[in-house]
Amino acid sequence: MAEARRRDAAATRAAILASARVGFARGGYDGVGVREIAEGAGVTAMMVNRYFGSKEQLFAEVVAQIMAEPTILTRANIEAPDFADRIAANLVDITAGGATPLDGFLIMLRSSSSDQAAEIGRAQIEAHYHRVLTEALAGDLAPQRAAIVLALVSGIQVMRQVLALSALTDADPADLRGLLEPLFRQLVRAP
Amino acid sequence: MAEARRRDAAATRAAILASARVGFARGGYDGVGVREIAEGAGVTAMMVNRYFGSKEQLFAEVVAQIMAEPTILTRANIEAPDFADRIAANLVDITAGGATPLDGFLIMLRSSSSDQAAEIGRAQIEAHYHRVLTEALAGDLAPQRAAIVLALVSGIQVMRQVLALSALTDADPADLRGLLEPLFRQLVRAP
DNA sequence: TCTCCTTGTCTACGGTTGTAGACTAACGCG
DNA sequence: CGCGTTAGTCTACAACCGTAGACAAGGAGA
Repeated sequence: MAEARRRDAAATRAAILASARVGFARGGYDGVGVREIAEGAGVTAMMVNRYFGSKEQLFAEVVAQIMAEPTILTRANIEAPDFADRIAANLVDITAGGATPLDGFLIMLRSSSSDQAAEIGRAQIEAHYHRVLTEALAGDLAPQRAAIVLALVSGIQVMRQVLALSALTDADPADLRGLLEPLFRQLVRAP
Repeated sequence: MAEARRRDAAATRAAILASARVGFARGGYDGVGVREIAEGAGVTAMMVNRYFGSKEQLFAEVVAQIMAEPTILTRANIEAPDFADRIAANLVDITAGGATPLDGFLIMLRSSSSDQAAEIGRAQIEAHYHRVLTEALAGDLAPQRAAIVLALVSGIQVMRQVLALSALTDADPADLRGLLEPLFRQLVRAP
């Protein structure tokens, strides 16, 4: 951040968006102020409102951007025969699979305390994550199985990144994959 | 709240604690102010600091109180042969099992945005939930299996109570138990 | 070179936050 | 009955929040 950029609207807008994403991911909607976001982008707080109207609209744009990024929960991935392996690997090594991890979850969890922010992402999670997963899983109780898959994914992420449980952060990735794969395999298969 | 109570230190303290618990559970550490907490207890904001020193110490006390309550994660429950059934039932019907649900999780997740609050509950979760579960599970990779159990439990709770995923809130409890039980059974059994 | 639109900053506002000190009123005890 | 301790309130402060308007400076076209 804070490069020597002057009078470049597109770059400034992008810088604000990037700084906001970092800030919201760390502290949620209420955990970061517009002044801090602006400082991270090398501009003044007023620029945030100039470019995005308000903090709330900026948050909505950040969430929409994150949700639109490719995740492990794509149709092709889900329907692949080794989906359980892939998602387990992605959880253990969040950079695996060439997909952004489900950052949307963390931001939403951390922002769920503010009513304005909660509803913004709730619909997005349901639309982008749960719906596509439900359709791909098919079979009996597909919505419920999809929800449990999401619960497991978000739960692991929370334990690793929010609570930093050493049992997960310091464990042998192969061991973790060995524990997670059977769980996902069971959920992918219709009962 | 707001009963006709006057000059009763113990009752006032308890009322503040109860109001704080409700507030923190709904909005997390930053989601509720001391004035709002005090109003819920029928007193002035200053009483919070008088009785608890600061908002942060009040939060610590609330978290400690919640963590000390009996949950489904007791040694007796975990070592019972039907632990998987019990925890699945407890997740589906959070009043089942005569145990307070893991409210501590929700409060911590919603409060994880504030640094001060995060560390307070992190240690408590590790001590009260993860440690006892690890000891009871025994066998290979017990800490990892315990962490995944916690991840699943917290994930389900998040999906139900924070994101209010209709697939979980409106589903037939028997169906959910049928999906969850095999997962927990697999985790309880040492690999 | 002059001009005008865009990009950015500065100052400031009303509101809310957690906290502090001074003050009032009720209760128990002699 | 009087008095000291204690539960409680009131006012206020300093800091921060999101937002607004006025103003300065850069850059491109005439």
